[in-house]
Amino acid sequence: MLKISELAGRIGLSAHTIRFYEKHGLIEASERSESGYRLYNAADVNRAEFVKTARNIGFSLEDIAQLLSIRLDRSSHSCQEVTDITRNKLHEVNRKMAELEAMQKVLSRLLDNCDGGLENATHCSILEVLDNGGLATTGRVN
Amino acid sequence: MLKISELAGRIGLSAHTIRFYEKHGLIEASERSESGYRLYNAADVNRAEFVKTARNIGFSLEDIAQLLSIRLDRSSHSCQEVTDITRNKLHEVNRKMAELEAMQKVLSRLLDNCDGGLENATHCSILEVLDNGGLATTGRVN
DNA sequence: GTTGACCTTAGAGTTGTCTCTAAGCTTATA
DNA sequence: TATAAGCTTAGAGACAACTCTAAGGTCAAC
Ligand SMILES: [Zn+2]
Ligand SMILES: [Zn+2]
Ligand SMILES: [Zn+2]
Ligand SMILES: [Zn+2]
Repeated sequence: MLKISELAGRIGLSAHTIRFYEKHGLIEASERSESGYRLYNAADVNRAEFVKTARNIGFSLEDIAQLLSIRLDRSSHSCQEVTDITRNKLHEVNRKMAELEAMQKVLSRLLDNCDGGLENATHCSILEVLDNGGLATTGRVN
Repeated sequence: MLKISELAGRIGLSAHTIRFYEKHGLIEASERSESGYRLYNAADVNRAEFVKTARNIGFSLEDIAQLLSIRLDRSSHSCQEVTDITRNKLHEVNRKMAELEAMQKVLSRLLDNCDGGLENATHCSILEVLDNGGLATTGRVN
């Protein structure tokens, strides 16, 4: 039976975070000591590790709550439910990647066009682009 | 001279958001009507458009505040200051992209390994991975 | 028997970017 | 002149995922 900071050290989360996860139903201590300390048994530790792994992958706490409820009673849930959660997450990741890629392109082009020198910014091409509503889609750099 | 909702319609932000930006020093109305309505002149509109363009690109409001202070007095700032802000943003974007790419890979591999069928999740490979601390780095899919 | 590390709780604060509400004044239209 | 649309303010609320605080109880070591 581990105390909270032992669990924390083991899975790499702070005790604060573990209590926070408990409040949100993700982690639980199946026992308490006489003085009220949380005590985690092997199953609790496994569950906490599941949560940590899922969080590392990038699942939201709400996703994790759903995955846990499936894990708790695998036989009354389908693989499809699991893949739905996973696929939704993948789509979300893909959307964000597309956004970031667009930003990356624009930022790179802005940097290509400004020398970044110490002279004053009176004719800075980056400021000009921002003043003119963005990169022209016609006309290209280089 | 535009009123706030006219400016809002013109640049594609809500009046709420414009007031919020004003509170944070990004947009300003250089005049007020007798009754206290905000009135935006051409320079105010240009500034608001600058803000909108920068936000579209993905700059944070704090970045934009810095860019604005350079824009306000270009001759006492250097191109380098502008490229520093831009480069920092690009690095941040690159970091986030790398994180998302890692997530993308893991999620894709999880989906490759589970058929997503309607049978029950007793032996679901995704849950197994989460139970076992993540994808093994040795051993590969396919 | 006292220090100091660890535990408890409820609840507030953080970050960033809005988003909305309430209560009341102004302006335009019919 | 009545009604509706639009404007004002201060301030609250939303979201995710923590992060920390206060005020106090517990436990091991010296
Ligand atoms: Zn299956
Ligand atoms: Zn420049
Ligand atoms: Zn330059
Ligand atoms: Zn499965």
